[in-house]
Amino acid sequence: MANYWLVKSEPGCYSIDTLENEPDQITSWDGVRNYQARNFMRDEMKLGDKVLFYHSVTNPSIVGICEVVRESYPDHTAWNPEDDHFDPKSTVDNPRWFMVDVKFVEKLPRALSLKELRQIPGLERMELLRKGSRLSVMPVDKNEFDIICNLAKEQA
DNA sequence: GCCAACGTTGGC
DNA sequence: GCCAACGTTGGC
Repeated sequence: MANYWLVKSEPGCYSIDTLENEPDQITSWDGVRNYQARNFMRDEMKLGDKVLFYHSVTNPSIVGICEVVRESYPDHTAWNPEDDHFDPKSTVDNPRWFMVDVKFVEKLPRALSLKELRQIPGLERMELLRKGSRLSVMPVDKNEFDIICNLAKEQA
């Protein structure tokens, strides 16, 4: 039974187009430095899980879908002093941060803005729409996922 | 650019 | 273990 997720990224940093244009359309979801988000990736994201791709900050909207193609493994960027997400407390023997690999599935027929999503019955309880929500990896209900996919097909 | 909300850090 | 200070996220 597949689970459903949502990941956030600032498009200026890494966008759905960046993912689509990767050589194999796969990327490691590295750089997450929040324990709750890490726990979802480390403990719960499974092969084949579907993931909504959300652009934050610039035109905040859900723009596409990807899927988990590799389950959690240590985020090696935490070990690299040159990396922006370097964390000296994470070691090879005792890694603190984890990531999964995701693969591009599709862009939605049209992007769904935050503003629009807030008005959709059935999405009221989405973590994404909670005031002050800052989680960058979060679970999504199957119902919510279906509503979003159907909505994107309407008025495409 | 502003600022509310949130997570983390560190003194005590 | 509490909590003030601080840094970051992210909508607007």
